[in-house]
Amino acid sequence: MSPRKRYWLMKSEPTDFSIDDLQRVRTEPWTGVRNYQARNFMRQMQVGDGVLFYHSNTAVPGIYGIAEVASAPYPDPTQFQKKSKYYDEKATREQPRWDLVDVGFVRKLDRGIALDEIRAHADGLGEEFALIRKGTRLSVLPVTAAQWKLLLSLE
DNA sequence: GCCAACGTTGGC
DNA sequence: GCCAACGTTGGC
Repeated sequence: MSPRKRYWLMKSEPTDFSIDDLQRVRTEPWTGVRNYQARNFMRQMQVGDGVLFYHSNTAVPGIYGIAEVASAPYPDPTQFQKKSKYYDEKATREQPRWDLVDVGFVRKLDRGIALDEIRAHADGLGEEFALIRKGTRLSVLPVTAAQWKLLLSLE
């Protein structure tokens, strides 16, 4: 028995990996998260959870696609790879530090939902929504069912 | 355990 | 490219 579907938002710099890249490869291991809070959220993920695909560090930051969690959490292989920029010398196979999930493509949004528009709905989303909370830079964050619905209604 | 220095994120 | 905000590291 699995708990009900949950929702998340995951950020990526489109120059690094965009929703178009995900559409091309269909599924992608979400490597490189090196923030404990973000990691802990990924550890809670279940296959089938909904994911809002967010482009950060770009001309118009915002949500550009829908994805889904496509695997259970497992250790991020890049933490063991000496040549990877994500290599972590303190991680061992016996005691990995960083976990990830595979993310699967669902669809691109007809129209991106810009951060500005998201901010304009702060009242409905709630003060605690990490995406628009001042000073929060989490790259993986939870989204409630109500927030998911509201955000996608802006499409 | 404190905190300064440093690195990173991400909007602008 | 700038820089504010935050997290991490490491000396003490």
